[in-house]
Amino acid sequence: MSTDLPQAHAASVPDVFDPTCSSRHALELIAGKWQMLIISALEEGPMRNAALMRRLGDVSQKMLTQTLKELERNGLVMREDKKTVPPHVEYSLSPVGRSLSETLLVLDRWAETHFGTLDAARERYDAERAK
Amino acid sequence: MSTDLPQAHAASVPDVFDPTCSSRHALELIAGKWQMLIISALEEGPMRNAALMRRLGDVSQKMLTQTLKELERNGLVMREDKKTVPPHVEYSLSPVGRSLSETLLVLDRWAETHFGTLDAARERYDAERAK
DNA sequence: CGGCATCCCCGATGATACTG
DNA sequence: CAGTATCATCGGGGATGCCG
Repeated sequence: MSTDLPQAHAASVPDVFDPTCSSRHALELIAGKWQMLIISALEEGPMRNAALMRRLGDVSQKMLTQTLKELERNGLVMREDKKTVPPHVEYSLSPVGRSLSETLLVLDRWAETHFGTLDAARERYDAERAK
Repeated sequence: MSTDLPQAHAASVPDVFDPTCSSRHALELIAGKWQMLIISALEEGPMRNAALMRRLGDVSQKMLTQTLKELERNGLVMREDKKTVPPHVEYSLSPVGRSLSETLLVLDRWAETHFGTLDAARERYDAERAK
């Protein structure tokens, strides 16, 4: 489905390195501090606001709401308000969101696997500049 | 999946959801606006400062230098100063950096594949709130 | 050419308190 | 419980000029 949007006219091939390409925007959408974690968390199943806060550990209510709203806006996250009293809102991944979460889980595992190497490199780097 | 107990004494298992775990730090290192693009670009081979600027399209000299320095500090990027006149500095991926770039390329491809879906969802979302 | 220093703006992030 | 409002802060990021 080739949308004839007013992109660059030679943008027949999507390229994240093209600043005018929407794919760049898509990448920046998940490039924040909480986006990847939220999506990874929701991969475990639908979650409520409080559950997400607990899962992420140190996210503020404001940032959680704000990021969720932006993810919902771009169709990655679905929000279901059960309209009960007290409120009950459930967040879950959309199909597109799920297609993304698979890759992000790989990223998570990369971080959990290699963080030691990074820590060591950082210490070495800092030590060399301290003297 | 131990979702029933907190990871108090189970700190032996790296978890990006644990704010005190270094893996979280590793994830945040690449969560910026330029990190993923820079690493993806360097996956194509060693590059000089000017070449990177051209490849990324709209990064400022300041942010490029700053991000490269942080990536080098954490051992993802290697910097080779040929110490010639005029200067010639080449950046390349370290082995760990290369292990990361593989996943990031998948992410790039995801963005290039699904950005249309995101654009459509965003338009729909905004239209619904405009009226 | 690569990159550091400086000034400056603004958005991202966050702590706190309040509301339906 | 979920979300908003407010205020304060921090750092991203651009512009410019200087240096080895």
